Amino acid sequence: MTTDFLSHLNPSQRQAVEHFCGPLLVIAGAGSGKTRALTYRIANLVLEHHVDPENILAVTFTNKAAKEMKERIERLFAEREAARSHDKPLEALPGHVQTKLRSQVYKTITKDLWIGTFHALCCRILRFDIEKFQDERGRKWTRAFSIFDESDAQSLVKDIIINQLNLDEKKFDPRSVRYAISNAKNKGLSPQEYEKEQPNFRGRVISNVYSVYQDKLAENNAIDFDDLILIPVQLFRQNEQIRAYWHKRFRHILVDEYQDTNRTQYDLIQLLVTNGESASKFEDWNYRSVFVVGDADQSIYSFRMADFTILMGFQHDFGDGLPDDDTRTMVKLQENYRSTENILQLANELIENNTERIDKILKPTRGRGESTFCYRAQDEIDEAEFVIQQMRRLEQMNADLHWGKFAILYRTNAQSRAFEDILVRWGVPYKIVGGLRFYDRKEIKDVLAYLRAIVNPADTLSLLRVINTPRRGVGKSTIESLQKASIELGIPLWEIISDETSVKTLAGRSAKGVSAFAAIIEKHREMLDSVSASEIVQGVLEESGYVRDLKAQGTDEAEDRFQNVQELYNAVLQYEEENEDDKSLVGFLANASLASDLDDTPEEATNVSLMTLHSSKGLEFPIVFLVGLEQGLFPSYRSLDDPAAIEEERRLCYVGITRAQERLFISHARERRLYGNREPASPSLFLAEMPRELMDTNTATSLPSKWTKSLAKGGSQTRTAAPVGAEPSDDLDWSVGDRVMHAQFGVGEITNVFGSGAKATLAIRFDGLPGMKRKILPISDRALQSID
DNA sequence: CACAACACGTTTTTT
DNA sequence: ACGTGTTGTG
Repeated sequence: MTTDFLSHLNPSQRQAVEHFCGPLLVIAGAGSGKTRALTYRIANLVLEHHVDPENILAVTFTNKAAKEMKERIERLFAEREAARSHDKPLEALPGHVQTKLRSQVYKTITKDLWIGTFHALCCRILRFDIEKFQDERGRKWTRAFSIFDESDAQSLVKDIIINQLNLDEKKFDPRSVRYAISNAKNKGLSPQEYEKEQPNFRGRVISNVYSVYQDKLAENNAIDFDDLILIPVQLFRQNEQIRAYWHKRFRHILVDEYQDTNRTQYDLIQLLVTNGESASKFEDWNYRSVFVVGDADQSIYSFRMADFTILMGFQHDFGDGLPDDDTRTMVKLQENYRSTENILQLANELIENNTERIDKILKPTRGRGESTFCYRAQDEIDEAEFVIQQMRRLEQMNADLHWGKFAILYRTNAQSRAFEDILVRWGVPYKIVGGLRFYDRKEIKDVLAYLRAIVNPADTLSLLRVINTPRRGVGKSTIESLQKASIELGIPLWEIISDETSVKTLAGRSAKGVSAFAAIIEKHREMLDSVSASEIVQGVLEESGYVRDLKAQGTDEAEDRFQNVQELYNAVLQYEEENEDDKSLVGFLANASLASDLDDTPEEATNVSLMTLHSSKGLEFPIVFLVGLEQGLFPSYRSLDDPAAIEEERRLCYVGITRAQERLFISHARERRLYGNREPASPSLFLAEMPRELMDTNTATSLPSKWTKSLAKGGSQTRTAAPVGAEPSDDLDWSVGDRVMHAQFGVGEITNVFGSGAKATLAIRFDGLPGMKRKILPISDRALQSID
């Protein structure tokens, strides 16, 4: 039986899955079946090595990935169980038997596996142990802690800068200060340590804001997303018993998307694995493993402190550090099951231009496929028109294609506009993936604030958010006098609000409203231990008057909000169904704070997907349009002067290309509307790095006949390309195809011209440089001369 | 205390 | 261009 299920794997996958104890780094290329490796490995640990599911910890970065992993493991076990007890494949069994098998698998195996995001897992640990923690300044929290989201954190920092420390908002922009604090936390630095690292005025001030920020969090019995990881790390460092408990518990640790870990997350994993010993000295690998899966080439989140050098350092930290061919602690999954050979070759060649990476190529397992088509558009409207014509043409030509199989990927959200307009015009159904999140909506945050205030009396921020929502006649001045009393007496705001006499003396005419509000919170707080989450939510929605108020407004917008509140109630019900053992409001709130979004509705699977390249990671589509490949847009202008940033943009491009299964279209425009005005645009550096022979284009550098032929069927909407002579060559000394001589690099040919005028840059392929490598040089480079 | 005019910034985003 | 957040007025 066991051998049978391992036969679904290729040799390297099998090597990864069968690895039992010790460290292992799995370099998993795009589309190489890494989720398969992860899930089969967990199954193998349980079935073959009889590991207790309780001893397995699997960490992911998104809830979606965690959910998918859980489902696939459950199915794996259910399939095996079906074959064993019924001698049939799972799908061949009647529905109720399948359900029974699944619930049996859940009860005996998957329920005890810890599979989740770093944040969800740490949240679980903290619900056990946070009361045993005290930070370096003696701050403490209780298990009823609130989790402040990014906007809560933002407004807290802003309040500190303006009201507490009276700093100049211009000099200390709350957003960048908040970013600095978050970065400090992600590196595991306390305010004091941060100050040591930034020994200047700005560093001192930020350290101060950071310290007051932590005071405020503690006052509110709240922590932010960064603390969710950082506090367990600090707790494990200061408390040997707690550390030893979790170290003993999680004997087999798996980490997905390891290239996305930051320093603190790495520290957490290391503490759990080695029980605090240094990683390279740790030797007690009996019945213990750490198994990390990642791909440095898909690291696209350094702007939020992800550090792919952690992945590159795994061999040194935990592994044997031997060369790739001899090592027993690294496996590369390079067979790609997703894309055609043409697409893979393009991706491989592009990423070769990066210097910081682990050598790896994606090996094709499918046919050669069709060439990638690169379209040069006049502007963003023309680009959108090209995309829709191609989609319409392909959809008509192929019976098995429907709109759900197309994706349009762009660098910035603003680019979606032109595509949305045209999709609406042609009546093509589409969905925007990502974008505004459900739990970020005002009405949802309002309701959650009620719930948080009920669970956590110290959560003053939430209390203030809804004390006058809906209107209860509690105005700014009333709130101010209540807050002032709270500060002067040194007691939480809730103590004031819930005390009738205090309210009467402080709130004057508003006293009635304040007391009514306090009564609602109090009443539901008393119900916490005896009543399920949904009942409390229902009670709050009715008695707070929130729903009544929305309905009274009678606008379309209010109706929308009401629908969303209804959705939230549904989410509570769904939570209760999925968490039979913990139907509490506390459980739901943790879940809601850490959830990015509600699940897609299934009908949307038939829509064209529009999303940023970042959102596309982990997804795949038969047909992909990679749009806006223009210098300054993609790569972004913020990365142009930083080689490391350019490499990250290149990885982003690599991610985009490797989303495509069958066909890839790339496009760029000659001019584009940006912040209201038209701006000229030049082709992206990445286009110059893509091999010509793998692409068809509508530009004169390749055969135009090919292009006209392939578009002819699509109708007359597409414009003809301007002849190449119309390049802005009149104000340039150089144009594509010119032979040049460079003092340092020798003879070469110009392959691309970026920008125009004095600040233009040239891409030159020098004959003397190995591997068709190009150099990007400023047009002002004196060492460059023309040769004919 | 509410609404309207105005200034501002604008890569990517999960938890 | 456009949405957000802050200021000013009735």
